[in-house]
This record gives sequence, structure tokens and C-alpha cells, in this order.
Amino acid sequence: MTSARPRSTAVAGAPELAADLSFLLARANALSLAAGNAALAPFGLKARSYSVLALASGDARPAQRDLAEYLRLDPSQVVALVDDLQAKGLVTREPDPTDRRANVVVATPEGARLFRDAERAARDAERTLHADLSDAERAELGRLLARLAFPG
Amino acid sequence: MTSARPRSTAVAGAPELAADLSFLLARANALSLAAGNAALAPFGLKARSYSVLALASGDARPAQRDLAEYLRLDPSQVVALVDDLQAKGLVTREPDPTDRRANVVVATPEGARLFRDAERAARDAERTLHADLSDAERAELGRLLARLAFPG
DNA sequence: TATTGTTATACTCTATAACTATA
DNA sequence: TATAGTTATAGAGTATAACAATA
Repeated sequence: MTSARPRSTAVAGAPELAADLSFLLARANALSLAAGNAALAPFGLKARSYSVLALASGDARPAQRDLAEYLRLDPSQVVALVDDLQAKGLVTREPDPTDRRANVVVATPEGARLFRDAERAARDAERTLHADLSDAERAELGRLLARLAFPG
Repeated sequence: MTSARPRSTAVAGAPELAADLSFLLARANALSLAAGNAALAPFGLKARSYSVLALASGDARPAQRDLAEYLRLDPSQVVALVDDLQAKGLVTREPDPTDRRANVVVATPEGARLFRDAERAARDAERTLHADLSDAERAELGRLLARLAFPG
């Protein structure tokens, strides 16, 4: 017979970290990332590759350097992510007419289609994970997080 | 002469991810983690070891398994973290009188002292990072994040 | 001179399985 | 039979430096 594990409860109420925004951010992100990766797995994507595909599917026509900045990745990591997506036929590297050093990353039609399907699954998973927040609270959280994520 | 990089701006305004709570969470966390690790480096700590030291400094008397659950780490990672802190004389492993399998992790006096100093530095760094949020907004963000971080 | 993309390398982090001692 | 801690190991993620082509 297992006891009710009172120690665990004590830790859960510990004041040392519960008031720490950085810690809450880290823990919420860990849960979100795990749920997101699980939702994206059937599409052969992870959070990273999904993000690259998302930006490649839009109108921004990002160079790899833009992806690195926006996603806070090292340019060398972007190389590997784009290599992988390109090998799967989901994105292409197009020469940037205004800068011959740069590759513009663009989704193929299949890539754009897969992104739309994956996006729906990701949104559903997020909705489930945040089920106990109201729409207004989700919107407020998004506004506050955006100010932390994009200062200045 | 460098141009104003209009592409970057276009990506920053891309609607594909900007509305994605998971993405905002990931990006905000990445910035927070980088700032936190930088602030903790002078103390020989990182976010992980700081969190362990924080819980060991409180009254919770956590077993390693409690630390693993609360910090969302694998128990084998906790072993390495506690080994490191113990080698530095900041925490000790005490036998749990109620369960001879379990080690209770407790801060030494030096550990508790270092934590207090590190905590101040971490709080200052966080305050700087979140300078454009009001106290009320910070509190609201904490409430919302706590509900994501500790569902149920 | 500086920047984009690339490669190579090393380092950290993470996930998994197996083992021991206890429960 | 299950759990706490440990060990080992492999894989993923991250950071760094160097290079060729181009700006």
C-alpha cells in the first residue's frame, strides 16, 4: 500500500521557485513542447522543423539567416533542419535575386499542404493543453508572452 | 552600406507563428534561460542546478525523486546534478528515516548562503528582462503561467 | 572587411534500459 | 511486484570555429 506521498505535496507548495517567472516559463514550456512534439510526430515533424515549415509556408520568403534569428537557432542548425525538410520534399532552397549568397527557403506545394494539416493538429493539442484557460485568458497570455518574446 | 533588411521585418510580422502560444512560450523561455544562466554563471550555477539548490534550501526536504518530478527531469539527471552540487559542498544527501531507499537532498550552510546571493542576482536579471511589464502584468503573467505549468 | 551558408567538432542535454537495495 | 537511486550509453540538441562565395 503506497502512502499519499506527503513529501511531494510539500515540494509542490515550496515557495522557492513557485513565484519565479523563469521557472514557471520553463515548466510550462516543457509541457507545451512535449505535447506539441507528440501532436506533430504523425506528420514526421517536431517543434523545430514545424516552425521552419511554418515560416517557409508564408509570404515572408525568409533566408536561412532570417530563420535563425527568428527561431533563435544557430545558422548551422538551420542548415540541418532545412536539409531534412528538403530531403522530404517539403521545402526548396531558392536563390535570392538580391543577394547571391543567400538561400530563400520556400515550402513546396506538399510542404504547404502538410503544414496546414500539422497546424490543425498543433492547434488542437494546444487547445487541449490550455483547456482550463478561457479565450480571454489565452489572449491575455499571448499578449504578455509576446512582449517577453519580442522586446523592443 | 547595409540595407534595412526588409526581409527580417517581414518574418517578424509573419502571422504563421506569432499567434502560436507554444512558439511564444518557447521564445520567451529561450531568452529567459539565456539571461538566467548568464546571471547565475558567477556563482558556478545554471538554471538546473539553481533550481535543485533552491528546493534543497527550503523546508521541503525533497527526495531525489521529488526533485525529478517537480523539475521535470529524469531521475538519472538528478543524480548528476546532486553529485555536482555535493562535490562543491553545497548540498548533502541525508538518509530518509521513513524510507531507506530514498536520499533527502538538503543544502549545507554554504549552499543556503550561495542560494540567497544567487537568488538576488537571478531576480535582478529577471526584473531587467521584464522591465517593460508592470508589477500587475508580471503578477497576472505568473498566475496564468502557473495554471499551464501545474495543471489539475 | 563583413556576411551567408556550410562543414566539422566538441560539448551539453535528454531518453532509455538495466541493475541494487529496499518497500 | 513496485519503487528510489544509480550507472551506462546512445541520441538529440547546442555552441564554436573555420572556410568559400559574395557583399
